[in-house]
Amino acid sequence: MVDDRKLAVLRAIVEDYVSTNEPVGSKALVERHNLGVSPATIRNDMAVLEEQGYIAQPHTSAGRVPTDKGYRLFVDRLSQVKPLSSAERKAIETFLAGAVDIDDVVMRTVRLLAQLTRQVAVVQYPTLTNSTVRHVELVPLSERRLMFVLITNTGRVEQRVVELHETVDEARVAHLRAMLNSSLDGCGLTSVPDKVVDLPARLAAEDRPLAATILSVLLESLVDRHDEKIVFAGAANLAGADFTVGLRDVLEALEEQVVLMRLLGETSDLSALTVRIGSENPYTGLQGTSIVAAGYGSGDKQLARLGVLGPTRMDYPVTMGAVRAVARYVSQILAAS
Amino acid sequence: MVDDRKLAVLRAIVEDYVSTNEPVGSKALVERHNLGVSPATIRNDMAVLEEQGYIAQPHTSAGRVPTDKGYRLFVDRLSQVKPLSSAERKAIETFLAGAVDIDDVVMRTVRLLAQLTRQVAVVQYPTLTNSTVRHVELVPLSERRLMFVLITNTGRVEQRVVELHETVDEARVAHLRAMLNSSLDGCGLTSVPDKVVDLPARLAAEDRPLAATILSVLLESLVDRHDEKIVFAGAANLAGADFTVGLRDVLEALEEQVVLMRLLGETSDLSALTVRIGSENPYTGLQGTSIVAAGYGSGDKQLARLGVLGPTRMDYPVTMGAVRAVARYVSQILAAS
DNA sequence: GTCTGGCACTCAGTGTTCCCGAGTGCCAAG
DNA sequence: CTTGGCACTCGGGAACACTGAGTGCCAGAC
Repeated sequence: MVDDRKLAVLRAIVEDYVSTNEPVGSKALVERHNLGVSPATIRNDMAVLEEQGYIAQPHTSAGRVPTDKGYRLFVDRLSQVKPLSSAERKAIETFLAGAVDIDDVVMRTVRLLAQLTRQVAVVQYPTLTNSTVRHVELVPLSERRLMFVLITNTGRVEQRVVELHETVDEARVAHLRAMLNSSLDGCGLTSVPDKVVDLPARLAAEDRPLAATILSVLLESLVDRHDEKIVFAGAANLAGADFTVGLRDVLEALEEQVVLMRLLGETSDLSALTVRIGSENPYTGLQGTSIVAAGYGSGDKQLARLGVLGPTRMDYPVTMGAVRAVARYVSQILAAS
Repeated sequence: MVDDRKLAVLRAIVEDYVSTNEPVGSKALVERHNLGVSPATIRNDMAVLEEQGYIAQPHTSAGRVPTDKGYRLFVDRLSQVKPLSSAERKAIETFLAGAVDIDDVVMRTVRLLAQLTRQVAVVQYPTLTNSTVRHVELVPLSERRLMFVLITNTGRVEQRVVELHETVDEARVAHLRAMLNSSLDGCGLTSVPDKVVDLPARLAAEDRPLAATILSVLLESLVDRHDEKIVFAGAANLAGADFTVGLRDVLEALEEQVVLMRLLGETSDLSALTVRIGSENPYTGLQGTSIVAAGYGSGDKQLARLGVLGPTRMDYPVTMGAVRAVARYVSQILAAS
């Protein structure tokens, strides 16, 4: 039914279409790839492939174009992830190694990925969920205002200003700081609420309102940040590509954190590459675009995801190689810091 | 030479062209605005305006279009900044007031401005230059690694991981922290280098290498951040507008921090609106776009700038009104926090 | 049964021509 | 200085024909 040659034809169509951006006809196919058969034979194969929904023609008397289903088969069975050249690997490594803090890591990563793939790169900040508390700091700003800073083991810093209902002095702040740190140090962020719940009870009565105020801000900040931060770069790379769907929709989607979140999707397996092709992705308005994403993390825990977004007509092997490589290097960097 | 009617004609041309996006002819002008004269008279005026370089025709037998010089005259002498409606003001105020930290303020501001003007908004983070040190924190991460956190009075937090050549214990860190805070508290960031230069000398000999390492990172972080951070939003608004220059160039410029910096420009006067029209702006590749920018700051100090970027053919009075209003509200928010 | 060459057919894209109308510049009269 | 009249220009759309890449189908060869 779907014999080897037909698969070869599909592969050839995908490759040619990706590189030329024009519907590919039977004659051009036999010329560019040495398939050893005549155009007429190819035409028969194409007719079958079309009937099965792997390819389509924009109009009669035009060449064939892969459908989403065709790309899917290509990605799943006909292509191999293309590793980067050693020069590229080297470049990635040195570029990422220069990062000074977590913001810098994310910024560099997203730019790197955009440049490498010549597409739009999307990187999610390392989630707080799997992080642990490294340190809690309370800084008096004025008599009635404190800045509360939470530092995690992934190098992320959360800060909030706390408005107080009473005045505080340095001694009380120091006491509270010590209490907080001793109960929270090394504790996973998800278990922070449990840990602090009985904290006011362990304090002198006059300190309890103060502690309660601070804790409520602390808890609130943990909930707030559940909408993980996401950044993108390389929007300029969209300008060249012509989408079937409007460019505007794509740009709008990129500025919606929530949409980006869902696009990157989720996988339990850290090293797995997720590919969403055209209509497979959950967001209408992004038909005609594909997403290649991977998780990254330090050690065995997945911290977050990153990926690229581009036209369905993209070079999947190369893109997948780049995404996988960058994900790995970011994981390394984060594990080391 | 340039009498009142000619100016009225120029104003009418700008207004009509902005709203219709089509070259405006003499007949259409007298119909839409009641100028009290005939088309032929207008034609004469137009000929003069064209000769003086305020308007141009795309081709013979087409209507007139304002030139950059024409827009400039319009902005300088023919238009008044249009204040926002009170509903809009109210919306801005409540939206910005909900911000929880400095990142949030900037993020909300840029989105707000993009939505308000339906153009690309650009916001620079409050500069560190005019800030003062509120607190310095040293957090031991491991035996040989410290996290160094600098908190400014504008609510910004700089963080760096410091790799040490020796092991440290909490007591030494506490000592150093106290020293740093006592010498730097309240001190302007620009004068930090002067303040810390003699600090090692005031320490016990065995603490000097440690202090030197930390100080070098501190100083480095101050220099690094001289490239102020800039964010933008509303790129989707570019999709509709058709630029004379490629969309790609605009998007590329937006992703270049340095270019954005220069676009926002500088003014000593905090409340002044800067308008750069088309070819006036320093960056080739952004012909056909205009920038409306304003400074913002808390109190009398200018902290940074914000603005919008759009096609030269934009509604200047409205855009200027929105930029000015947002700048003022952000200033208020920052002054209060 | 599979492949191949041949052939008629389709149709997007391109180039040509033609025409229309908005808009202009100029001029002579008010 | 303003106005109506008039001839002129030229971009843009409609109509049209042509070309060529590509297809489907069929009969014959292997």
